[in-house]
Amino acid sequence: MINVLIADDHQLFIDGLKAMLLDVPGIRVVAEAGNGKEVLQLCEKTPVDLVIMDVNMPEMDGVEATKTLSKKYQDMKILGLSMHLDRYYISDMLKSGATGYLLKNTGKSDLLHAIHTLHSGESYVSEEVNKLLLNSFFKNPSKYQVEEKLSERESQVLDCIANGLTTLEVAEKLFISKNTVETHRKNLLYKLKAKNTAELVNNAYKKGLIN
Amino acid sequence: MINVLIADDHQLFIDGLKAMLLDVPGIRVVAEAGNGKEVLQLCEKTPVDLVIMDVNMPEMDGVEATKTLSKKYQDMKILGLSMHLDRYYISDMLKSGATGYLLKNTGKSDLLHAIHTLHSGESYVSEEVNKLLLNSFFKNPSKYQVEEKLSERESQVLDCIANGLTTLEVAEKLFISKNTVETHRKNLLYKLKAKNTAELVNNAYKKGLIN
DNA sequence: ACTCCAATCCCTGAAAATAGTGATTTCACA
DNA sequence: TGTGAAATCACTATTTTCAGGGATTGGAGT
Repeated sequence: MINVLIADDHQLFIDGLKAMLLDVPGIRVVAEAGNGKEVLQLCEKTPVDLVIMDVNMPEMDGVEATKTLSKKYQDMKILGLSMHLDRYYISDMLKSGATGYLLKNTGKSDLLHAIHTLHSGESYVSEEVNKLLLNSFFKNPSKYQVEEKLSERESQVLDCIANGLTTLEVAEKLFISKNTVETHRKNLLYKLKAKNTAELVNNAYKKGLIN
Repeated sequence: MINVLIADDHQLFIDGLKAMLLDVPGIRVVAEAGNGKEVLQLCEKTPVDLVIMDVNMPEMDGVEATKTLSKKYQDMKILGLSMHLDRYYISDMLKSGATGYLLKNTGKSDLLHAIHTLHSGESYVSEEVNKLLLNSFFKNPSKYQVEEKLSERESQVLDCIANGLTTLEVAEKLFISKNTVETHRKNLLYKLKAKNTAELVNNAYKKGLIN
């Protein structure tokens, strides 16, 4: 029997998965969480074999939760889940300890296959994800681990910018110099491969760095 | 027996709902669609009583599909569904002919309640949605119907801007004057209540006007 | 101990965006 | 057939962004 925890910020999605897994022999949904913090709390109380972990969640996202979980519970399997095909999140989840990754546009059979494969100790990613990983690996074996990950400060600045603050306003809000904000801004443009603020926010959304 | 069609661009979500509704007496899922066009096609072949319609879909979104459906099939009930609480989409769906609206963070019981209420001929929106509608109605009874809907041209400009094009580049791409693009830009800022480009793109995402 | 990197700060000039006005044409629809 | 909204174009002045160089500090990891 595989004890499963489902973590997603949309209750209806959880309820759907629960119903779907209810009549699958060998799988039992033992808990559900709406964010990363809840996942950690629930895992302390309940024995969980596998977590179906949405990447984008409020409070604490899937990547953070995965990092903590995989350190604490060596045997626990984590299956990453997201809406869009995004190298950044995918590789981040896998590096954090997830051994599987699916997109939400895959179907039931794929999910079941993933669950069983993960439980047997192997890893599993859906076809598109696999293709993406292979591509980026072969094209760019060195830069593969670098990625365009943002620092804490950069994330804060990005958030301010997306909310309409100008460079000066960001500087005031974060108690730093205007010049510093400009540097962060430049680095953000570089890391997210954007020409200007509009594309920056756009790309940030596509990569799930906002919301 | 209520014949239900589920429209959502995430197969896993559809599969979840299907499983959830499978053991509910009186409800039968007869079809599923990944975008608005598929909904229209399927409705021609299969008799459908109620559509669970995600607002954000590729090809043709939920609003467009709802408009067509509600004209063509007077008796068909449409239940709008989205992730975020957004007045623009909600009122748009309801004006287009949907008689119900739920957020994806509501649970199974709410969904069932909505389906049955809609089928009985009444309308149903979840509590948060109701609150939002009441608020905007009382605060702004006149502007209620106006809303910040974008024109075709404005959407094009918005799209260009989000993709990093400058005003001049947009002008060249759309074969119009720089000044015109500036006007559209100003109107976009006004309609989306944004102070600058960054907030514009941000708000556009929140409202689902992009992607 | 050394190195890398995040975070901080600085300067300049050109390019772009924004605010505040104004106007004309076209086209649907009431 | 008139009205209103969308789409088009125009000008000015100020603010903001962007690209291009720099530099220093402190901390984490090897």
